[in-house]
Amino acid sequence: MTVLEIEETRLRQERLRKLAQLKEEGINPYPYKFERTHRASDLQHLYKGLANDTETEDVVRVCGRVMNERNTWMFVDLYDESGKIQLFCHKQNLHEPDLKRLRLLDKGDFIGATGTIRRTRQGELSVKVTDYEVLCKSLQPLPDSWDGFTDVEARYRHRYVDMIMNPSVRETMRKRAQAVAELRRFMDARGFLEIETPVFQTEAGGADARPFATHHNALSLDLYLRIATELHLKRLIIGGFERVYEIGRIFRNEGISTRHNPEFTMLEAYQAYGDYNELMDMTEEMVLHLVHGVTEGRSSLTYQGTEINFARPWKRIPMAKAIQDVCGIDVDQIGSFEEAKIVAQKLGVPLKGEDSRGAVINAIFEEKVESSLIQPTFIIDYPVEISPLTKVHREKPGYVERFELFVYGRELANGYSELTDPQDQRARLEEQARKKAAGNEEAQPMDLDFILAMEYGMPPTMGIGVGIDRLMMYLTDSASIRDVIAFPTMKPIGKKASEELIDESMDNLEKASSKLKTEEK
RNA sequence: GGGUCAUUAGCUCAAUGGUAGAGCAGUUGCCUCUUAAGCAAUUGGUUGAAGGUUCGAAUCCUUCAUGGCCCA
Repeated sequence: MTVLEIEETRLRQERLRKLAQLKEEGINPYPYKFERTHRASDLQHLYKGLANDTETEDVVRVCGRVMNERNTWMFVDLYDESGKIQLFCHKQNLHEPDLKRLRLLDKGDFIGATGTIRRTRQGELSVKVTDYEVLCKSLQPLPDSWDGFTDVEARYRHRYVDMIMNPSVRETMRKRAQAVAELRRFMDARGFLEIETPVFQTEAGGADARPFATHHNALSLDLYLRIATELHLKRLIIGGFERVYEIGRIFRNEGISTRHNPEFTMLEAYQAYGDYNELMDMTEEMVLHLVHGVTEGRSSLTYQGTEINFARPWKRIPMAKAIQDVCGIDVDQIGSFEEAKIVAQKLGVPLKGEDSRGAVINAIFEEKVESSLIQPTFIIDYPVEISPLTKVHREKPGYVERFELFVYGRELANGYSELTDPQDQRARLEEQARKKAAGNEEAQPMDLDFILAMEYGMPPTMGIGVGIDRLMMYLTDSASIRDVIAFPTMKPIGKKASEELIDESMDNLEKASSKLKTEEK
């Protein structure tokens, strides 16, 4: 159903009728505030020891959303963020108009109630209501609470309903917020400074990905949304900060899957005077710290039924060795791009536009090895061709000092001994620009100001990017990245574009107002 | 991008070419009692959209839309 169709439903009309009735009785169904004395969980905790079928003189004021009602509003399940408290609305305790007015309430309404504390004969802690007020009249029926709200599409489209009906959704978002806060504390405690860098960029660099395009009207300027924060955070290192990071939204113009959302959150961190070996240590500490946070101090957690152990240290395997272990092939014997393609073909690895020897070797790795890396594993030392911002390996020619962290067969983080030689950097980006010109849409653009910045001098630096959404998937045992994003990207429904829907809505308004004018005459 | 499955009442689901149904929700009445849960009666549908086949389509065919899952 479109938004406009939903507005027409019978159940909504019924609620509108009740709303009008409330107004007629002089009640404001959308008042300004309510002074509460306790949250639901406060009361549950406070009166834990109160025996069944006993009551106190304590007067409390509670408020929240009505989620259920029994025996024609005699018993009401009221939920606030902390949990549930039952309201007991007995006719002996309510004034006649208030009693009657209970019938104007619906599940989903917000109400505030005043009364005394009683634990019922059946053992349910309740507020024996003497007085209540409507805090918000809800116009939409909530899904059936027994069968639940399970349609996946509807849940993502109307996430607010999902949150109302499925407490686990709120729990996941709460865990995410706490873990991100904890991550910031971790970084801050190590002397990192969080500095926000631009989302709008004239060239989107720092990663192999296609950007979103937008336009600045006043400047008459085409802009891209960032695909990484790397090039600006490095400028901060050049500028004299020794430890910087940013946890920010990244935009990549690619497909949607259980592991990809077009906008997602990434931590990037850069530390001067460190290399990728030190960075792996820090990464282990960081992730383990967050795992401890969600497991009450344990080092392992269960993800989708698989036990994953984050206890340090994690395996560190060179990419070439990882491929040799699985395929029995020594990629160091591959001398050229052409040879690499033949090896890939023999192994049955499908190629999709790989344009260098290193890219093909990486494709072999991704196809043959990646999915087997369930326990946290660093794959180290990547081909130079696919790592244009990384220092060449101090011992192994053709490789760079780079690692990727894999967990449950998926890439979780990417770390480097960052390239600091401006002439090498210029040559590498020129090579990228050639690939871009040859049609590789994910190749990185030349950023002359970045080269210029590097010519002023950049200390040895280690740098990492961590996919925060993917990390949260592990920490909350979520199967889809959409489960850890409050409002995941969705295609609009139906043939009608949103502009047409707005037009239609305006038409209806005009019809309604002209009808009103006619009636006035 | 490809494969595959799905889309029926507010929600969760039936109905295998022959009158579109159930439970819950809603409404009305009675009831002052409870933990899915009082009793009784009752309303509610352009079967995702558009075509086609057929005497007859929720059901078969085509196209489209949106989504799930798998693959890329």
